[in-house]
Amino acid sequence: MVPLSRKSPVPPDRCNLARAVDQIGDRWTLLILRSALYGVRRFDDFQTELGTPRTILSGRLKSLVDSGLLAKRTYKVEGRRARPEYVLTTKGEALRPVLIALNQWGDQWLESEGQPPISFTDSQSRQAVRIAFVTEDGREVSVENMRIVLRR
Amino acid sequence: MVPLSRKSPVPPDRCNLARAVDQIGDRWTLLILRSALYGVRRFDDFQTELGTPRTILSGRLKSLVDSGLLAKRTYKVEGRRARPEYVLTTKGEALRPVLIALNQWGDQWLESEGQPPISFTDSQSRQAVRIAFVTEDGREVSVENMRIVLRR
DNA sequence: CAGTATCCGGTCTGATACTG
DNA sequence: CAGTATCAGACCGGATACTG
Repeated sequence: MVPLSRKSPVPPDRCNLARAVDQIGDRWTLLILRSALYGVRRFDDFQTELGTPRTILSGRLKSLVDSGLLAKRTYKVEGRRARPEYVLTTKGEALRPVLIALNQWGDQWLESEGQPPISFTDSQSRQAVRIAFVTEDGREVSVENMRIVLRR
Repeated sequence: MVPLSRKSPVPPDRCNLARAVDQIGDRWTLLILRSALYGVRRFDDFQTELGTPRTILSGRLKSLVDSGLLAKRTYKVEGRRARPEYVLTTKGEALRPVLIALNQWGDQWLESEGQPPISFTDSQSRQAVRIAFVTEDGREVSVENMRIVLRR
């Protein structure tokens, strides 16, 4: 357990965690990203699946495009009318490990009946996959062995 | 890239990621958890550091206690008046990897001047630590090699 | 310190409807 | 489909103040 402290080692206004929270730490934003990571791309698909009020969804999608997490593109299938779609950028795709980690936390700590409905495996070994911290050369590090390094 | 799909493979109401978002996917809640993971425990310390309106902070702390992420305890130092404090439970502590992962995402994707103010290393090898997916026996799996497994 | 009370203006939620 | 418009009620954010 971290000892009691009066203040965090990094003040929120210079903390990239706090800044990340400012950018995506919002219920609808996170749910939209969840759907996007599962391949949902269109306005009405987000709306139907999440039940987001259309006004709010419109605003959130704009913010996500502004902050570079989604790209708004036009999707054209021959013989059909062009449609807008919202696709994850590299920056948005980079959140996948974060959301998978949160999913695993939910699997473990939110009581639910039966097995979790979804899990991840290695396509080669077919073993279950979990999130972990590793050194540069790929050795696993337990949370207890992690040290905070402050720059200043 | 995940292919276009009309719907997520798991509907939000049965998805542990969506349920986790319902529980902690809120700006203040996430910021409070950030501070808590850094050892902050007292009402006014949260309030000063985050600038949360006192009314809101009060409510959020109650929710966090209700959902089992924080425990409200009484902290007694001899010769001083007893004080309430909010300490992370095991369930709350289990969110540490999630928030570290989000911190690392912020380090990489939120432009900021200079080096990130904080980073993590292995206390043994002193190497930098990053988040990764591993199999049960600790071998790293790339995101491209991960397969979704649906139960039902 | 650790809250609760109150007030105000703004945003969100939810519902419904309209348009290209 | 993909939005925008509108409206009512709830909750939030920010400020200030009061209490044990």
